[in-house]
Amino acid sequence: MSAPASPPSATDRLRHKTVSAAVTESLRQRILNGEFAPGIQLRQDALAEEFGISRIPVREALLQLEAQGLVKIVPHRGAMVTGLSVEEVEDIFRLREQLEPPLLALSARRFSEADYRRLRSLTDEYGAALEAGQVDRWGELNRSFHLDLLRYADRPRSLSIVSGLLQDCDRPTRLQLSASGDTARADHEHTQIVALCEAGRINEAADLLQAHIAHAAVSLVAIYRHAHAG
Amino acid sequence: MSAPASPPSATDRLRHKTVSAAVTESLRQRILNGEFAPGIQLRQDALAEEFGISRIPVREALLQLEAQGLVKIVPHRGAMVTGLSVEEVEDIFRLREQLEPPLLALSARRFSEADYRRLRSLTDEYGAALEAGQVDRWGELNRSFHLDLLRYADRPRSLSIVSGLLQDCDRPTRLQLSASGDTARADHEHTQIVALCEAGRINEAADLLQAHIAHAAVSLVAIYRHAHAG
DNA sequence: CGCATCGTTTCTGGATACAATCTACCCTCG
DNA sequence: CGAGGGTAGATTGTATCCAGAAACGATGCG
Repeated sequence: MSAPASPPSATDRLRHKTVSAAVTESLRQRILNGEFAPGIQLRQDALAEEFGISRIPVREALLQLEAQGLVKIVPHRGAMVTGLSVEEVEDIFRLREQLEPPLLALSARRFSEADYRRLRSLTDEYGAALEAGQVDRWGELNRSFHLDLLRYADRPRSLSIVSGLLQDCDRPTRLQLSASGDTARADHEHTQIVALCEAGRINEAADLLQAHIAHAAVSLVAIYRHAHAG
Repeated sequence: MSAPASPPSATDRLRHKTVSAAVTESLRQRILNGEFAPGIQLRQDALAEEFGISRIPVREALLQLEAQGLVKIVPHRGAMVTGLSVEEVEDIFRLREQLEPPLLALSARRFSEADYRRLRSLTDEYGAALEAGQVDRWGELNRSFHLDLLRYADRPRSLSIVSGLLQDCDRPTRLQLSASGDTARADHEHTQIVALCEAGRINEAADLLQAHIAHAAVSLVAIYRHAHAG
């Protein structure tokens, strides 16, 4: 009866049937892209007019974004785009380090050949997006890759949490991608992780995944701290 | 029609800041209390009429509840109260076992005397609520206790996640409380954890916390599985 | 007798209109 | 000249109304 909690992006794409969902997705992208910077106030009327719709779907979209932690709504005062403090970013990466490797160990042994094909195709796209400088594609691809790695762990709640963590990594990481060139390593590590799984060296793959997240963390926190200092 | 006239807590709590928030809270309580069982459909019109308000605040409340995982909204079909599968419950408790003890280790050394007083008062209330059979008070108290234990861990995202896990434990655990008598142990363990922290034996406290969660898990999963079989 | 199709009904999604609340500016008073 | 209060404008919250999708039932056809 109760379906395993699938990551929000999966279900959202299927139901672009309502205006609400479409607005939610659009606003989400624009916040992640940095078009709406943290601290900015989102006014319902302006957004409604821009989309050519009424305020009702806008309000519902803002509510969903608040649930995802992207905006903060205070009654009678409107919605403000939230930002992540350095402490929150560090916490998010620590959680990923703690949660993802054990889940990979559970999931890896159940990969089929088709799964490996998909993972390799994701790393390929990933590399291509990097070269092309498509920063917005990157977040989506990285999230898909990591979630696909954990797909068969059979821990619905854990996956839902990791999915949320990955989404929140997206914004700060795009900052990193624009500023730093430390992304070739990430791409290489992704490829290596898949290879280790396919070779049956699952523990090594899990260890590398942890190191991979740790690498991203130190590199990103440094840049993030720098950006927040200025 | 099928709506049993008016439960006492229907319209009386409507003097929050916004009607939306009041309805959200009211519905949340009624779902956690089991008044709205998993699987049943919540119709906007009926709820709006029962509260004596329009459908708009009801819709927004349902959206927030969906974000909290308490209902599932399918476009053009309405909102259904969700239930937790046995797998999800097991996953939730495993996550708590994994997350809470390290956070306690971080938090415990920063407890002040006032914090210990508050924790002891919570365990006292906890025991009193158990004796009085106040199943609904229990969830709130248990959640407060566990979150207070972790309060100074300085991991904002981790705490937010644990808070969500504790809320989702609430419903299944109320089931356990009604069925089982294995709650005196929980109360004793709470007291012990506080005592160990106060004695500076923080690692032991963290270990006991993990065991405490594990105990609750096995006891609850057994009952939950039994209930779902019938 | 079974099945497909069409109409009716019911419910949700969205638009428009109105009320309540907050913010900012200005005026008055000390 | 500064502080406090009040009013006007802007913005959000809620109600009412309309449109469109899904569920149900009836009816006609194979």
